[in-house]
Amino acid sequence: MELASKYNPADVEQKWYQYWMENGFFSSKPDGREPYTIVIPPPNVTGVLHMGHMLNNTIQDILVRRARMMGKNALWVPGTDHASIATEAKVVNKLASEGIKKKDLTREQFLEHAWDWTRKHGGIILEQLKKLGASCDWNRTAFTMDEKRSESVLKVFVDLYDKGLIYRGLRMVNWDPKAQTVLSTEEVIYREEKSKLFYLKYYVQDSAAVKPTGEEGEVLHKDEKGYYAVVATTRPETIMGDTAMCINPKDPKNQWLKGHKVIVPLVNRVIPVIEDRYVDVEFGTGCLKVTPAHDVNDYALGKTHNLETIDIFNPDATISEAAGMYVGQDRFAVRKQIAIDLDKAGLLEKVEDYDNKVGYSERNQDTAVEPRLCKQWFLSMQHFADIALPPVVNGELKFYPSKYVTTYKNWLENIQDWCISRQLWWGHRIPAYFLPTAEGEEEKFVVALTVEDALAKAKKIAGYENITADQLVRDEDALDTWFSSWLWPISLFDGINNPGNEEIKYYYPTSDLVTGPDIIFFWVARMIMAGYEYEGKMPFKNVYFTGIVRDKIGRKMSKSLGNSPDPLGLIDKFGADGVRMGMMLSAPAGNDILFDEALCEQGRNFNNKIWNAFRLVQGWSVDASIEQPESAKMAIKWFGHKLNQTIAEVNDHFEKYRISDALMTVYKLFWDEFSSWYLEMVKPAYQQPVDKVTLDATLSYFETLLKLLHPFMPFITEELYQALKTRDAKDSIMVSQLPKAEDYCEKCLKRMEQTKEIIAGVRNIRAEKGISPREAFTLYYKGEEFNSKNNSIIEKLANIESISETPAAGVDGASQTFMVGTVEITIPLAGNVNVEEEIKKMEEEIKYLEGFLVSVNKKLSNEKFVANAKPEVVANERKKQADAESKIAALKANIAKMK
RNA sequence: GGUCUUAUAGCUCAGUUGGUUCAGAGCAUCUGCCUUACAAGCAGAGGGUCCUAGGUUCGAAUCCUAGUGAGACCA
Repeated sequence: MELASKYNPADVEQKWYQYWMENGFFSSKPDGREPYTIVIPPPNVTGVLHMGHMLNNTIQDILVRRARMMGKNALWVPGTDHASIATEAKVVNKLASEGIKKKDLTREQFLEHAWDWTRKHGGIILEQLKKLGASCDWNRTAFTMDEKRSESVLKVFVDLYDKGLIYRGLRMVNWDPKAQTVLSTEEVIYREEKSKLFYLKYYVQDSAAVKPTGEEGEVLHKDEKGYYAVVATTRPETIMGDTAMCINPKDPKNQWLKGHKVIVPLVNRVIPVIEDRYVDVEFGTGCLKVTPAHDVNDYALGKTHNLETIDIFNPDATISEAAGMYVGQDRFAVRKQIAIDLDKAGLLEKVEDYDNKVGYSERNQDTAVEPRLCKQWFLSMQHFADIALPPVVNGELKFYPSKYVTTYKNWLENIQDWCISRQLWWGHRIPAYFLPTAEGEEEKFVVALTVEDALAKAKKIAGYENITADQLVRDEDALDTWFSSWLWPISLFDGINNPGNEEIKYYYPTSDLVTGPDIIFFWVARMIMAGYEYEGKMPFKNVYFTGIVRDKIGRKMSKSLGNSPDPLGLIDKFGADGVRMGMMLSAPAGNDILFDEALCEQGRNFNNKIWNAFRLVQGWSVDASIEQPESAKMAIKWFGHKLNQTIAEVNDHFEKYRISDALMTVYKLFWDEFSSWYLEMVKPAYQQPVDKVTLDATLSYFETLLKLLHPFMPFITEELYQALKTRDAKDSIMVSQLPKAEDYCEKCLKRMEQTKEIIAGVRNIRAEKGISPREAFTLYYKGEEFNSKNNSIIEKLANIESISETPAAGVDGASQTFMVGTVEITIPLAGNVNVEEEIKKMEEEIKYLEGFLVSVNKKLSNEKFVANAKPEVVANERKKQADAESKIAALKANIAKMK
C-alpha cells in the first residue's frame, strides 16, 4: 500500500469521531473504578466557538482522555449556560430588527422568542466542540435553564432565604428615566461630552475654630463670611442630596478641614467632613461632595462612613419632595437654574469647561442614565466566605498556578454581599411573591417554590389571613446567571433535587476544573461555596486556570479588532490535532497565550512527522531468517529505557499540570529520540528487509508512542493505531491503557548520549571537510570513559569501518581529533587536515579550559567554600578540576605530536 | 488610589531547596544539503548586561531592599 507523503487530517477526523460515538466510548456510568470527572464551564448559548473555548476545551479533553487511558472511569459532562443578560440583549435586538418592541410583548411571549432563539443557536457551540475532538458524554448534555437545573436553582433560593441568608436591600443601578427601567451595565453607552465644572463654596460651620496648619501645600479659602471649602462638581443640581464632604487624609491642601463641619450652599444643611483615601488629591480642589443616593462611588463612601442617603429624584428624573427645593423640575433645567442662584448668592467661586464621559441609555440614546438606588435581592456572603476560604488556603483544594490563591484569599477576606437579582425576563424568575400593601407601607413578601406554598405562607402573616392567590404578585426579576452556574457541579448530578443519589455520590467531588482566571470570583469561588453548603465537600479537587488567548502582539481577541481567527477555519487548514497542538504549545498554565497560526503549523508539521515515521515502518518487509544486527539490539535496549524515563517525566509534568511541558516532552521524544535517532539506528539498508525481532520491537514502541500522544492528538493516533495492525472492532486507542513508567537504566542512557556525541562529532568533520557520508572512516578513541558497547551504532550512523583504541604512540599521519567529555576521538584523514588550523583550534580550547580551571581552583582554594559547601558540591568541583586537567593534558600532547 | 503578579536569546517561555543537568527549550534566524519515510524535511551554527542599583552569602538568574518597566484584579 502506497501512502501519500503528506498526512491529510480531513480524511480521517470525521470517521474516527463517529466511530468513538457509535461505540459509546465517551459515555460513563458509575461502576467500581475510580471516577475522573470534569464538568465543562458551560459556554453561553449566544456564543460561537472562539479561541478561548478552543484552548479551554483542548485542555479538558487532554485531561479526560488521559484519565480514561489510566483506567479511570472518565466523565466529561457538557452543557450550556443561558447567559441572561447577553441572551436577552440578543433576543431584544433580533426582535427589534423585526420591528417588535420588548415592551409590547408579555413576559410569556418574550420568553417564547427567547426559547426559540436558544433552541436554534444554543447547540451550535457544542457541535463545534465535536470537531475539536472533545470526548464529552453527549447523552448528559445539560442546560442551566432545563427542568432539573431550574428546579435546583429555585430550591436553593428558597432554602437560603429560609436560612436567613437572602435579604432585600438597596443598590445603585443604572436607571433610564425615560423608559423608567433599570439598565444593565452593558446597556449603557458612554459618550465624551463638553460640560462644565462648577466650583461651589461650602462654608465651615464654626469658622472661628479653624486652625490653619501652616504646612507647605496648604490651601486656605477665606472671605468676609469666614473660611470655606471649594468643591468642584459637574452636577450642582445634586447638592440637595449631599450628606458629607470628603477629603483625602493625606492631602496637604485640606488638612485644616479635618474634623470640621461644612454648610451645603443654598440648602444650608450642615454636613460632616469625612476622610477617605478614595478621593483623588489632584482632581479639582481635592474636596468631594458626597451624594450617596446618586453616585455609585458616593454610595460606597456612604456605606463605609454610615452616611444618610437622600434621594432627590423622582423616577422620571424630576426633583422629588425630599430635595425641598426645585421640586418637580427637570434635572437639567435645575442645573442651569441652580448655577444662577448660586452665583447670585455668592456661593459660586468659578466655572470651568470640562470634558467628561456621560452614560446614555442604549434604548433611548438621548437620555442620560441616572444612577439610582433600587431594592434588590442580596445573598449574605460572610457565611460562604467562611466555609470556602480554609480549604483553598490550606491546599486541600488546589489552584494551578497557585498564585491565584492570593487573589482568592483577598477577595474572600473582603467579601461583599452578592446582588442576585437582575431586571430581566430571561433567566430563573425569583420565587418571591409580594403581598398587597398600602401606599407608603413597607413591602411585604413571601418566598416559596409554588403559588400554593406562597399563599399558605402569606396567610400566616397577621392581617392577611384571607388573602387569595390572585392577590399575590410574583417578583418580575430574574436571578443572576451565576446563581445557577454556582450549582453546576452539583445540579449536573441532580444533587439538589435528589440529595445523596448514586450519581452525585460517585462523581462528586469532580476532579479538575479548567477555566479562566477572569471568573475566579464570579464562578469558581461561588461553586466552592455552594459545594460546601450543599454537599459538605469541595466541588473539584484541582482548578487549572488557563490564560487569555491574545493575538501575537498581545491584544485581546475581539470582534471589533477582527484579530480572532475562525477556529473551524483553522481546523480545516491544519487539522484538529494540529490546532490542538498549536493551542497547547504556548499555553503554560495561567500565562496568556499569544496565539499565532505558526503554532498550528508546527502542530501540523508534527502530525506529518508522525505520519512519515509510520510510512517508513510500514514499508519495511520482514525476513524471519535474518539475524538481528547488534546495532538494532542496542538501539532497542536503549530506547526502552528512554521511553520509561520519558514516561516518568510526562507523568511528573501532568501531576503539576504542566501540560505544555508534557506535550513538549513527548514531542521531543518522538521527533528527536525516536525518529532522528532510533529509527536511523534500526533502519535496514535501502530496499533490504528487516529482521523480525527488530520490526516487532519497533512496532510496539510505535504503538506506545501513539498512546502517549493520544490525549494531545486523538485523531492521527487513532488512525495509525488502527493502521499498525488489524484490531477488534472495540479496540480503540482511546480506551487502551497508557504504559506505566518502569525502572530505567541511567547508565545505558548516558552511554547513548556519548555515542550520539561521537556520531555528531564525526558528522561535523565530514561537513567541515566536505567529505561524503559514503566514504568510510576509521576511528580511534582514548580515555577511560569510552564505552564500546554501542560501537555497532557508531559504525552504522557515522559510517565507520573500524573502532580501536588510540595506540600509545598516537595515530600515524594526519588526523583530526575532538573531545567527548574526557574521551578523545581521533579520525585519520590523509591529506585532509590543515595542521596549523587544527593546532589553533586546540590552543583556543586549552585557553578556555585554563580559564575554567582558574575559576574552579579559586573555589577550591577558598577555605570557606570547602568548609561550608555541601560535600557533594565540593566533590563535584574536584571532578571538574580533574577533568579539565586531563583534557588540557590530552590537547597539549596532541599539539606536541602534530608539531 | 489599594492589592497582587511579573521582568531570562529576535519571539513565547522553563529554570524546584542558592552550588555543572546554570545560563536552557521550542519557534524564528543563518549555513550546507532535491541523502533512499518526511523540504510540512535532514545535518549543523550563531544568538543573553538573567531590567537597574544596592545588600545578605564562601557562592545569587534564584533570597532581601529600593527604583524602573509591563500586566491583572479591586475600588
